[in-house]
Amino acid sequence: MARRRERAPRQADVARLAGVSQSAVSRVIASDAESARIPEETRRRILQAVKELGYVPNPSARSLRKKRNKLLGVHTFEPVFPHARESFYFEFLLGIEERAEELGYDLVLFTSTGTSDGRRRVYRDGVNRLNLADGSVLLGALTDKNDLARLWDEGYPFVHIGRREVPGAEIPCIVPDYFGVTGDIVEMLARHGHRHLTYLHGTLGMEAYEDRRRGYVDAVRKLGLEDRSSAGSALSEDKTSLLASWLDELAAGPVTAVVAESEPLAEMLLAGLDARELRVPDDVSVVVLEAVGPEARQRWHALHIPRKEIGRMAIDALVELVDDPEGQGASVVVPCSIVEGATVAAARERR
Amino acid sequence: MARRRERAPRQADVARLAGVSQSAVSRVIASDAESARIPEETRRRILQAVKELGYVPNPSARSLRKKRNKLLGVHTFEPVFPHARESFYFEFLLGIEERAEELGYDLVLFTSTGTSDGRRRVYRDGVNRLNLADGSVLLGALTDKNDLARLWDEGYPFVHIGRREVPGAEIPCIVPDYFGVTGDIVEMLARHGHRHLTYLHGTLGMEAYEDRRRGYVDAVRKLGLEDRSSAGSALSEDKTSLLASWLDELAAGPVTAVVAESEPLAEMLLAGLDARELRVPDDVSVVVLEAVGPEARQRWHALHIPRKEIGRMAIDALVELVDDPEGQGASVVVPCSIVEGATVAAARERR
DNA sequence: TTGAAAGCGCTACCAG
DNA sequence: CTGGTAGCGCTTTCAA
Repeated sequence: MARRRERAPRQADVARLAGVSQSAVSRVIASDAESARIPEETRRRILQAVKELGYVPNPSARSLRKKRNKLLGVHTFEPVFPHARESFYFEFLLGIEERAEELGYDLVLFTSTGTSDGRRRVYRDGVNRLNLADGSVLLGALTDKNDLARLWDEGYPFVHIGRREVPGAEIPCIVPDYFGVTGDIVEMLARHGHRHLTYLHGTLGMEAYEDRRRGYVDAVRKLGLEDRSSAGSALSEDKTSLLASWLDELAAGPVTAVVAESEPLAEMLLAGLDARELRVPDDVSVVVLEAVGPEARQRWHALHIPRKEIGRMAIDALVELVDDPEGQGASVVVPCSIVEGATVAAARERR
Repeated sequence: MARRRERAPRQADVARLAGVSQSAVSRVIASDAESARIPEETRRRILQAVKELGYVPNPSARSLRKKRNKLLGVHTFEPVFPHARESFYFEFLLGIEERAEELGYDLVLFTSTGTSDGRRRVYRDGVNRLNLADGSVLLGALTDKNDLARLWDEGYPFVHIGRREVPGAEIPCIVPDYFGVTGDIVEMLARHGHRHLTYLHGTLGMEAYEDRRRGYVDAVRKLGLEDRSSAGSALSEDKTSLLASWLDELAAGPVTAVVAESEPLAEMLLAGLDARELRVPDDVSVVVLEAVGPEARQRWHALHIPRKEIGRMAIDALVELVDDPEGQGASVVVPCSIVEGATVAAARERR
């Protein structure tokens, strides 16, 4: 029976066995193929010794020297790792993993950074674990902007999925073209004859919400439509339903199409309309901006974010950043599309 | 606007700024809390400098010294990473990730090792990437036993999910108690009055299959039942259906219950029985040993593997191995259960 | 209590 | 073409 080795062999051991210097070993091991001008004979002797000893390079030592790991990090600001298959983020990860594999990188899931408060910080006891990887992809709704600023300040290569503005820093982001596609949605609605629209939102604040809102407002104006959105939120206090007043106004008014920020909101809308004997899409058309589950695909007219593709692009952008010492790392905007569901129909006069 | 730093600060920089020696810095930074006997004053000065410079320790250097990374690897022998949500392996990963996070470890997904032939090897050009992590969890049906042997031989800490026998090595495995639960299944069938059973399998060979098969055979014998399994495979040449001869024999014979190795096999069985006007479970009861999707839960009587729990246990076992220098790392057997579906009923005489 | 110094295993530079 | 050598940034004796 084989005996387990007590200590991993080092280049020095190989060198001794092969009767060459350690640096010769290094050159044979590390240099790309034939580029190292080493006589075939020496080369063979070294390789032979390597095999005999079962030598494998020590990655830590290597990266200490070369400052490269072939390791890319993934950090989510919420504790939603593979966890939630239904998660908004899952598909991004698929793309990330796929592309990383294609490019020969391994992935580090930074999961250790979880804190008790349900958020994840990059810095823990002042230690930035991310440094372990050559660069990282960050994502999550609860992005900590201080972390982002600090990371950027350190010159650590990273990209963020989703737009994040941090004063004094230029965060390279991979961002869905919310502005554009929301405009497309409004236009599509206009083509269906809708002239009076309203925008149903939860809490505004994040950049993504802003982009969508701007796209909506902009298109409505450009197309000469009428926006009947109310100023405040339509959500009830407990956030489980929509305000009766809001729904009543919708039921009474001229609005024939609603652009809903999220699926839950749209769901509440449906319930509210139902109670008022209004049907979707016959009486009111609905488009959802953030639908997640696969079963949502058939149901709602919705904004489709090419998540997997975005994950892939994040890796591409990151690798570029990692490879290019001086690169600035511009943000990239990714086009989105509209998926057809069963919630948009031609506008019809209501009484 | 903040300027990005060109070079990350090192302990030497901190030391200079604080007016102390580098080793003092190291002691303050690395030593667990108060254990380093350092005057409060000095300590504060150092911490102050750390903050000012935004110093963060370099993980590679650290692990080169300490030979510890707080990094655990995951290596799948097939290219099925988060990829397949429906994958048999997905749930294991959930548990692995969860437990690793709890223990403060980060995870490395070894995705870079993919080869063109669709298999993943641990060693690529003789380099063992796994060394990057303190230890690794391996899984996958296509386990390469040479890799396993070599890894074990090197003394690299790892555990394998699923039993794997390698001559000359004692691979620490986390294994579902297939033997036991298959016995339970047979017993359950017996309680329902079934006396004549058959075992429907694909290609035998892997350890898991053996265990299940043994559990079945053993229980059948113990309970005095009759096993009508045929010697060869019941699969047709193209593997998309069952052999007509096999099905005819089943339809004719006294067998009232089938233990099917996998869901696809059970599916084919259903089709074949249907064509012969036999109903499940009225005429024939069916239990599936390897059902994956969540929708399978309601449908089949099946063997349930607590995958997530196994993932967690794998991490526990691995960490133990990593922590204990001399540990042997025994295998652990995890109990499985039977989930009730709609495919088992009391045995009924057929004509 | 603190600092000097010796490496961890590797790569890369510079002589020969 | 090859070997010696100087570190990468950190931890850890060992003396002072």
